[in-house]
Amino acid sequence: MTQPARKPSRIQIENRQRIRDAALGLFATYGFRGTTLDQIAGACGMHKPNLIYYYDSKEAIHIDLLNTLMTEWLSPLDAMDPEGDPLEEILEYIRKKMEMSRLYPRESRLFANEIVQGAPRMLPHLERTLKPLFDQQCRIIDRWMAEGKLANMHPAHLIFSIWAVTQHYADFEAQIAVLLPGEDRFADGADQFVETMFRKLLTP
Amino acid sequence: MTQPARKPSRIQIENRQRIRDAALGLFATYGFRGTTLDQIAGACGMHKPNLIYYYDSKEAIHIDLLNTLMTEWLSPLDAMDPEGDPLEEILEYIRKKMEMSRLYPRESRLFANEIVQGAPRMLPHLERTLKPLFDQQCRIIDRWMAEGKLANMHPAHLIFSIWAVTQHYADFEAQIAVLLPGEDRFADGADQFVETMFRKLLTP
DNA sequence: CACAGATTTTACCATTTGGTAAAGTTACGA
DNA sequence: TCGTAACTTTACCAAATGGTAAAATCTGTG
Repeated sequence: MTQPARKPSRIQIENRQRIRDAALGLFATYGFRGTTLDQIAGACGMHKPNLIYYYDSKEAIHIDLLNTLMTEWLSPLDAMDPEGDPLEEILEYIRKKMEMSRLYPRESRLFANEIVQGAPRMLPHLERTLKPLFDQQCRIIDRWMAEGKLANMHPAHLIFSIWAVTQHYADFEAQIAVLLPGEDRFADGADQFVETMFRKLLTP
Repeated sequence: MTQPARKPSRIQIENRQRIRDAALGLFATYGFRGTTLDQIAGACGMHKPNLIYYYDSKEAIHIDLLNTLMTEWLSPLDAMDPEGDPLEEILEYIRKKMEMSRLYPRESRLFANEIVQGAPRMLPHLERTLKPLFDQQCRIIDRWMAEGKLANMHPAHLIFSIWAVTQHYADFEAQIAVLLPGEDRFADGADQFVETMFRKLLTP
């Protein structure tokens, strides 16, 4: 796809990483069309043609970021253990999602941008990778509910609500900063609120 | 700001509306920078200079949309009655928010785009208009909780969770369409799930 | 060290884009 | 119905943008 395709050199590995890091923040904030190659180049201290040396095009950078994101983003969902304690498994998943919003808000916003815009580059990925995993987790949750270990509800909407609430802290950070000024949005009350909320919801 | 400033003619009112309607869908999907004047012109069957005849610039269209949005968006929050039944007041607010996600997904995504990108054009608006209203509603909810009429929790995070869950159905529609294909996301289970969720959460 | 390949820089280029100038057309009140 | 102001269209333009060509420089290995 990009360049020689042989074993990447040390410099290649470093510079591709620098490019991705700079592009992540910019794409997350300004979107794909709203970000220019010059901006990315400036943010990582390179010249524009140098970016094209490492990535065939602006779109190639974006796609690389989305691909990386997709696997990282899904891993906590994958980690839910059907044999574990239902309530704890789901709460642990929620904690991981909150941690991701805290540690990786750029990734969250990159994803949000892509989905809000109709997922033009990610739809196939969502269908091939996310959908099967999602269905599988829904079945697990359904079984837990049938066994009376969780309150009864539509598992898909439960997952949506978890995503919505946890990602909101990263995606709408600008709004939250205005409404809860000064406070640390996470250390303060968010984690505790979210945990309490879903514990109460899920307890039969 | 824009044009003669006298009483707008019939044609002005109609054409400005056509422009706003076209621009709303495009800005919501592609973001401000990702939308071109030619696209807007094409979408409303006008020529590019004609847009500039009605709006001084692309940014003026965007700002007009955000201003309109801001007041419409906040009105349901404003409608919460301190003297009403607490649980019913909040649930009614949630129902209105769900209805807005169903009827006005473009507006929801326009707002989401703006906030995800750090609210560059809306920050003052958020501080002057949203913040006071938000604080006021938080105090009302706080009082309800102190009176034992609602379960105790952080009112700000409660409101965030309401926004997150309800707007998610509009903002992440592309993802939901993949995960719940065929079904009508709203008529089906969403409204009922959300209502049940918050009823359980809020009941003392 | 030498040198071949990898990397970086400078100078460009074609297209797109927001916006303007000005001529042409239409609507509407006197 | 006539004239003027409102509106629309055509032809442009300068800047920004994604990307290329090729010269210059650096790096690692024999």
